[in-house]
Amino acid sequence: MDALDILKQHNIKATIQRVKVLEYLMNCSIHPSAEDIYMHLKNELPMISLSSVYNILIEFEKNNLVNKLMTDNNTIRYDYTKCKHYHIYYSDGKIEDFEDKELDNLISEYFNKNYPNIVNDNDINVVINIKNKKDK
Amino acid sequence: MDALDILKQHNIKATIQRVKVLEYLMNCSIHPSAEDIYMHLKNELPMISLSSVYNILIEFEKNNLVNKLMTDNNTIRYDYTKCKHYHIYYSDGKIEDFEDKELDNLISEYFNKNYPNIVNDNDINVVINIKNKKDK
DNA sequence: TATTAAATTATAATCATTCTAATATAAAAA
DNA sequence: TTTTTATATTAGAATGATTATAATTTAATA
Repeated sequence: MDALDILKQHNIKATIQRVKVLEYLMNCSIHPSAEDIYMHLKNELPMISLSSVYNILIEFEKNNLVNKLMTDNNTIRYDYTKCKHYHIYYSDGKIEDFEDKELDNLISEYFNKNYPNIVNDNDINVVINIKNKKDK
Repeated sequence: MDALDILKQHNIKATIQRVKVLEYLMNCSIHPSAEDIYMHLKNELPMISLSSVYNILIEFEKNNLVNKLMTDNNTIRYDYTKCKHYHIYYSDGKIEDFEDKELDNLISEYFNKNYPNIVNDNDINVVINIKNKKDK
């Protein structure tokens, strides 16, 4: 499904800015910051403003189209919400998707058995932090 | 071991500010922000400055005495590094420790089996997010 | 007690994010 | 198609957490 359809499906008014932001989020893999998105889109959409990018991301988050990823250096990164996945955070700032159905199941089963009714699957996240060689 | 000994053991000059910050981190369970720590200590240590709290926390982090916890509302919370544990983040801002040796082992074994030499145990974190009833 | 390197402090600066109010626009109505 | 209207975008100001600066103070050693 393309960006335009996704917006319609969520009853989000389809402005060119929103379509472009969503397309970028769907197609890039860098887990961009608001600034990253702004810089990338300025080429093809020179009128876009940083405020709009922020506004759009807030709207997308309300609709569960994106997930905020909090980072050590106080900038928020955005993750397009596709199927269940985790993240690897590298000390140099890179963020990678990490998908592992077997791990999902292992953890789901463990929590269902040991903490039933307290948490559900989507509440639980696995975060992997890796130090790049050069960083201390 | 008390705060003073811990500082000495890490070769960190034992100032009254550092001792008090460390004691508070060791004894409170709220996972305070820098501001929280500053507000709490002002009573018994009126001369302390917010800058010092920040400086001290940076120093503690370098020495692995504390862990930064990144939150949704862009404030950093601090966690005293005791034995391996995870965190439950509530939507109202509360952060709770979550300790479960069986879960540690389950995850360790899984990663050692499936991703040997790529990640080690301390790289892996489990994050639990829970929405309080009142929050949307 | 004197020395000195390091820590603390008040304040200024930074920077990501949010707010504001004016303008523009998508989508529904006429 | 044109008009209408609620909503979105925009530029710029404001906010707020954190970091940097430079002067002063202090812990620990000699």
